[in-house]
Amino acid sequence: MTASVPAPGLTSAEENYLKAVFALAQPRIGTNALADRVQTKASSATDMLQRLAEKGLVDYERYKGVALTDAGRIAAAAVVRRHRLWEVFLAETLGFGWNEVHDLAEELEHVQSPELIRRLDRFLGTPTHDPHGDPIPQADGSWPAAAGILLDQLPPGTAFTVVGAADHTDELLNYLTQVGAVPQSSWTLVEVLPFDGTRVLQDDDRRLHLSALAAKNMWVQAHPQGSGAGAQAGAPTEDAPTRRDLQQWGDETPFTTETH
Amino acid sequence: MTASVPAPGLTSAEENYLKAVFALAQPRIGTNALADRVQTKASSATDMLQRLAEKGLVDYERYKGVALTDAGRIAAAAVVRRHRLWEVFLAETLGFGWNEVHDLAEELEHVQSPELIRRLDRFLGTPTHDPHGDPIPQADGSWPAAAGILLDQLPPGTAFTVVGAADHTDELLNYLTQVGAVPQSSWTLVEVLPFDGTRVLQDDDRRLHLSALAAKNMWVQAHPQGSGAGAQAGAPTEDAPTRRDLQQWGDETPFTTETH
DNA sequence: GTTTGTTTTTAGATTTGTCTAACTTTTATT
DNA sequence: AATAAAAGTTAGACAAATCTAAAAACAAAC
Repeated sequence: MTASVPAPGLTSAEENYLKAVFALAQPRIGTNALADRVQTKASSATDMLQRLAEKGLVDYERYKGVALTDAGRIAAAAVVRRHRLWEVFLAETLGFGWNEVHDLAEELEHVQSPELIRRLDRFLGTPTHDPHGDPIPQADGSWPAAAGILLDQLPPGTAFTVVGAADHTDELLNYLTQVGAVPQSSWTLVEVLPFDGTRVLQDDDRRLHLSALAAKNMWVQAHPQGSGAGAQAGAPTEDAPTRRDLQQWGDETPFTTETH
Repeated sequence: MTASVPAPGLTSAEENYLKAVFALAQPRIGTNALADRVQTKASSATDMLQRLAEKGLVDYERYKGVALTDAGRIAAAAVVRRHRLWEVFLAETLGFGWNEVHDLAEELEHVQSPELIRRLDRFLGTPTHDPHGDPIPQADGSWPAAAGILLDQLPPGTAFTVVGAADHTDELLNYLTQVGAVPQSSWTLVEVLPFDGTRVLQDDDRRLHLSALAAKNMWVQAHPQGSGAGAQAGAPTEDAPTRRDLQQWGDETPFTTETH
């Protein structure tokens, strides 16, 4: 029987390990993979896992890897919630780019105060997804569905809004930022080149070629108007759905495993 | 010759000690007083002082107490700046009371990112004082003058706005919050009772008695209109000066030494 | 089913920040 | 000035989190 205590005082390090286990365990994760994720050595991970096991947050067995307990899953989700709310704050309130928010949120997430998070959430309008399109665990413990579909799966001729990226590496985010394919920006998928699957996008005044790999890692939200008829150079889409209004695509899209 | 390096990586503990020395040293402070302030024991303070001395941030001499070096003063001011900006954020943006912001800011202030502070400052409108009326060191290193004068020194019949408190204890802040004498609230000083110096304040619809001691610890900003003629139950002072607009009282007011 | 190789764990050391207990220096008192 | 009290320092220990190096367990190949 696992103690269902919500784990009162977790250190920053403990929270980081917990988050990493949460992100990678499906259902179990090895010591080395975990150590890699939190940027330490396997020996350090072993130590920490034993401590987390004593606190009832992970189910750890020597040489067999670890999984989260129910209590651990709850604690980890709380950390992810704090992290992603701060990311929204940094991007929307302070104007940081989606490629800049992660590291800062990594520090802010460890500030301990449920009331602070409650108020931050309310101030931000109870967002459901962070700037990368990842779902934000809600105060009641529920998880919003995916923010959209992958550009990959969008039929040509469709207008859409960028709502996130499935890959969080600097390489992709910096690239997309540079070419202007950032969250909230609207485009039309003009065509998919048969040769290598390159996506040709059209903005008001710009045309953009994206590789199939990039397209496979971009969360987009198709615009509601009737399927076909791709408007080549449409007017500014003032009435485009904002990132936070829409989240009804869940089923056919893979659930994000990245847990920054 | 002191190394003028801006001290790259300071730990949270180091920053806290530095802030404490900054707050209390005039010009020197003893080990015990410092230990009290940072909630540790004298032996811990001694250890830390020796480390800060090695980094060139304090001028420490065995058995003689410590003072800040120039480099230490700069580093401490940066911490105070971060702390007070976060306090403004917590109060103005998230709606926390002035009696709740200190402890949270204490955690947030250690997040390391000059860019974050730059953007936060801009978002808040480059405030000059925190919710307690304490001056916020500016990006250029300058210190705004005091936010107002002490209620103590206000002539009877004057209308004013509360802009802070010189004493930051929970006892005073909670009391003032309970009776509604909070930052931004406007009152008229009706009279000073000759017996014990009690201040009688008048709001739109409330009359309030404050002790001489409380009055001595409240920063207020007199309203501009001609000196005498105290309006007993004036209309809501929509055009009252906001806390952040005014800071031209400097000379005759004691400089705040509290450095939360 | 040994042997090789990878993964994981243990053992021992290090750093930061703290503590208690004992000792030293300074200050104040008579 | 001698002595008592206060203030400050050192020594030794501890907890958290990490590391390196060496040993143990597991997996897989021949």
